[in-house]
Amino acid sequence: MKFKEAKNKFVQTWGALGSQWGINKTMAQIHALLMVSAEPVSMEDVMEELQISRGNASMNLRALMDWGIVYKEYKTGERREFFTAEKDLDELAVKIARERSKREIKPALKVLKEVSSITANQTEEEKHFVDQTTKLYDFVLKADNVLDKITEYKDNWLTKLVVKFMK
Amino acid sequence: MKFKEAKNKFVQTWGALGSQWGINKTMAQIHALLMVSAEPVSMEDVMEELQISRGNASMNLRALMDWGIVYKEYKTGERREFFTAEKDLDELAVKIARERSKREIKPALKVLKEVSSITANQTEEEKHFVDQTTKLYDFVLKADNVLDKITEYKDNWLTKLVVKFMK
DNA sequence: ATAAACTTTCATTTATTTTTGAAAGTTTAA
DNA sequence: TTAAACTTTCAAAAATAAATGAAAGTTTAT
Repeated sequence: MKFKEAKNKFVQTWGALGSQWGINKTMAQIHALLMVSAEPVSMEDVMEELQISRGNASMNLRALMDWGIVYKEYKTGERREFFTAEKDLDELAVKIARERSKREIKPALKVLKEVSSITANQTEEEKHFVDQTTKLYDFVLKADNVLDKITEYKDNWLTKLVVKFMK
Repeated sequence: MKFKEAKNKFVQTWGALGSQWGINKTMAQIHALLMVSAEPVSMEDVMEELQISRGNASMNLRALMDWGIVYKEYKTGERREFFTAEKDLDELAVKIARERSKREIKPALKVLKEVSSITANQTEEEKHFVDQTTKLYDFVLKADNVLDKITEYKDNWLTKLVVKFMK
């Protein structure tokens, strides 16, 4: 396989993966492109390589920066902006985990707490509802706490997890 | 909050969450509904409660069964089919993790292996590509293995993880 | 101040995903 | 068998999400 072909395949695959994870295809593709680029990339280059419009590039780069996994860079003497992706994978995973916890898990926990707190009257139906949502709340809370703890390690958290867990 | 309201809120929230995870809204809503139902639920009831068409209900129930997190049940003397969700949360999480590993991680690993195996010629660009995709392959492989190990525990894997990790 | 170089915004268009509903298929009982 | 009770399928319609591109906005150099 030639380099260009490999690069394209990687970008496409990463993009397809993104859309199964609630991230839009272009956003994931841009991220893939930046991750395998040795040098910072301009918006013009992103548009060119992925064949997308200026607006699309701009909006998705912004979204990636909001996630904290893509950075703007300025080159001295250059007017335009360049972009690089977080390339450290431990760091990348930690940022994604934290962001998703904040955006999705925390709000879900709030709702679970609310709905599991209704006073169940005598019906089996209501008792089961309260029981099940309470279990769900406990489970998700525990999982979120584990995630917190794991990501606190930052460097090499995955390796540390392997070591701890395989014992 | 009244029971009906709480139930509805739960179903809606779970549905919204689903769509951020690449699962369609209705599928997640059906799952939510079944999870908090004490008794097996007929397709008619699913249609009625979620206000969806017969075709939609049928297709999404099928998809949930393909994931192995919803089961068909037959009541003696009843012609129609009833459905229940996996209610054990450890088991549910394990099934989801395994299915996603199979559907998403494994194929991605295959591609990563492929693209990281090109012979990089002298350019910095190509060397960086091979280096980065190799790191990615190693990382994802390690993560997938940890997931495997964790889900082997099945019962109480989360609790066991907490215990192991907090030490 | 002015203009060139560049980025962002957002109404509109385009593409993708989901839903519908009626026809076809299946199972069971008589 | 036949027909009633139920489920599945799938082409078409509807809903949703993403992309475009031109105008508006911003920054920098002169």
